[in-house]
Amino acid sequence: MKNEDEPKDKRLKPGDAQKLTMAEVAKYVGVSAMTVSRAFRQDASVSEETRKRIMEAVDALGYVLDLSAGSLSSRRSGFIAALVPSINNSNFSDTARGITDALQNTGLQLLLGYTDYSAEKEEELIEAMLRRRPEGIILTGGSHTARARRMLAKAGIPVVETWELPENPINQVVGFSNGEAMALLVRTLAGQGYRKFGYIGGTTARDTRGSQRRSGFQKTVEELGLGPGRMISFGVPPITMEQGGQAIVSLLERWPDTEVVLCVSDLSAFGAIMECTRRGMKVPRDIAIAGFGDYEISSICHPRITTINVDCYGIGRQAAARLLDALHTGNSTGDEITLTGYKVVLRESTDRNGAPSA
Amino acid sequence: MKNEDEPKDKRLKPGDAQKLTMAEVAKYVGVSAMTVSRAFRQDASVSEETRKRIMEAVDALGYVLDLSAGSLSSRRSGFIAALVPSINNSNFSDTARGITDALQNTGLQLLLGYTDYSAEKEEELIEAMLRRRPEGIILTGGSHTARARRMLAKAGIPVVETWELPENPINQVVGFSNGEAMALLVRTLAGQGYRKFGYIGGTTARDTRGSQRRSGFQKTVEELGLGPGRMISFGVPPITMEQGGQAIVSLLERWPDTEVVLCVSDLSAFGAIMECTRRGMKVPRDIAIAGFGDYEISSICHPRITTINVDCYGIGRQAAARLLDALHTGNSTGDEITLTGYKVVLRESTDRNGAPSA
DNA sequence: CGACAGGATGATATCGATAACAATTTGAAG
DNA sequence: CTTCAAATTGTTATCGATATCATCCTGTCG
Repeated sequence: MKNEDEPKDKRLKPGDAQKLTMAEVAKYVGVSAMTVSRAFRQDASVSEETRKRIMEAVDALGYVLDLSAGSLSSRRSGFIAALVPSINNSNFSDTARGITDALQNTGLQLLLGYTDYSAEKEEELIEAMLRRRPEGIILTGGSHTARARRMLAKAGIPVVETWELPENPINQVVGFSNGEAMALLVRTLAGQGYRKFGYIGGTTARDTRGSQRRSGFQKTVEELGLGPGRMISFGVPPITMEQGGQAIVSLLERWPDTEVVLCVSDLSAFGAIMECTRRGMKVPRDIAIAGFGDYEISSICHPRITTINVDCYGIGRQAAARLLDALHTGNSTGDEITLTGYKVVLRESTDRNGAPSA
Repeated sequence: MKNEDEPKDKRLKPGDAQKLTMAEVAKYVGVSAMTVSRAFRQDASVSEETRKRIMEAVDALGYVLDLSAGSLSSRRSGFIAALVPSINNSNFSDTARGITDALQNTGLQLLLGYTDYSAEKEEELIEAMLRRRPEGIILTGGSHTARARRMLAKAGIPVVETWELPENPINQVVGFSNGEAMALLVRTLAGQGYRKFGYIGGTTARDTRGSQRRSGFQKTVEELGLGPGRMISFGVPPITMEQGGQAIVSLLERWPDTEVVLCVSDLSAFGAIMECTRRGMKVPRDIAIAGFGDYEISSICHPRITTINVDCYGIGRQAAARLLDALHTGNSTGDEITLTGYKVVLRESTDRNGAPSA
């Protein structure tokens, strides 16, 4: 018989912690292990009285269920994986929170990874995740390596791509067109009379959403007959606040008469605005600046930043909801596309009447 | 005997995806399952030639290792758990990144959870995590429910508490004294001649680090003979940028002659500064404002914000390093305290000479 | 030439729960 | 008093990998 007390030896080997098993709880209560197992789930048929006795024993002994054993047997790992480009970006962490909230009371847990905007890192993470047999997986964007696609196809679990509308969706999609959203912003500002448009974004195509916004900008500026846009590329995505400040300096050196500058995100827009302020330029009097993403900062800072509001949290909730649907109906081949909303939020940083609150 | 082919039926049940097992790979190659298992690990003794054949087969068949089975057998789950108050706060996501980076090439994965600054939610998460048998756990702060403490003690895995110096450490600690750090900031500013100190923080004690900063402020202001501090409590932690703006309004209504205001975090300091700017007050000419945490925004915005720089990333790296040490030596009872650095960063928002860059 | 060390591989039991089915009990209806 | 359905509980096999020990093979050295 094992001794119930802590061993004298305080040394700890990875394996020997928490030796308590379900069978020992069962013996303690005087039932079978199967009954203990049932007591842990609400659906199972165990008499209230037995369950109470078991739960008291669990408490007394300090037993903690071992899901890794259970998931092997039930073939249900009990979690879903989500990969986001950066954990340090409140847009994506809002999405993560949406997923977590949608998973409440489903018995599913979120396993989060971040790819640093790299498809190679994404591939590695997908493999690492699949080794733990998630019941579904949520990805950001539609750009994946060939091997990643193969692994996902083989895994046979529902996949949801988010935050954009991929050309070749793997499975389900919850997102919006970044190009269209940026185009809408261009059209709105053009409608206010702006003519000379500049754009600030990162240097590479790693950030596919950034690239889509950029081409949405360029295409629309040309469609409206406003000549080729004045584009500055600066820094490796994700472009920081500081890089936004440096980029606007380059842009204004090259095209001093620019009237309005659109930025790939609010963060770079904020950096740009602060740099202008620091150099004695007034926004929007001397130059108008807009962002993308409607981060908290944009409604707080001075001047407040015109931007595209994206339903980040909703993307997370809906992605998780689609996944739960697929798991519930057992249908993983429904290649549905769920469009999420976005809207232009006009604020002080592009106001035609100069600083309105001053 | 099982049928090797995919079923005709495209419907997907949780269990029947990815039917491929190690044994099937083994049969395909003409070796035993054990040899395949060895091929997946670098230490094991398998001839290079056999390993190569196995890996080719793995590629060809699209086999993905199943860690949940392996961890049951080896009694090593292969991950460590970390709980942070909020995923949406760049200080904590820097810590998470530090942990992830330190875990590179250790074969350990990070399982992240967030507690929303609630000890009850933390307790739930700890239980959820322990059910997956993490090899170690990293917590934020030293405030836990009694049951959480019991579960952790019973689990017999190394625990690292971070971001503060708990009075009753469970095991290891990696952090700093939030009270001392705030005290240092008060003393520094008092040394510059400031006399009438205000403070902005959240309303409840949920955020223990916030409470420690608050009492560090109060104690130091009194020690310096600067009378009781002017304290405004506003909003439930984590206090937002917007609440920072509202709080400064209350504070100035009540104590219009306040010279300098310290905020529980840079985010509320930023909100306060923007609100002042919007109301036509100049920072620091009319009032000086400082924050805590040295968020990216504080070195970018105008005026730049005086703050305490905390080694968030280093906290994560060191916490993970301590955990790896403990796992390696097998000693979980080393109740060591690792102090991490912090420093005052003086910037424009508290400059005695008014706006220096203008 | 025999013996033995050491590398490579295989066979079997096992990790700790759950699925599937069997057995038992209880209670209501006939 | 039987009978049968429903509720409750137990038994056994199993999930897919790995620990452990056994076996086989090769080459070297006295």
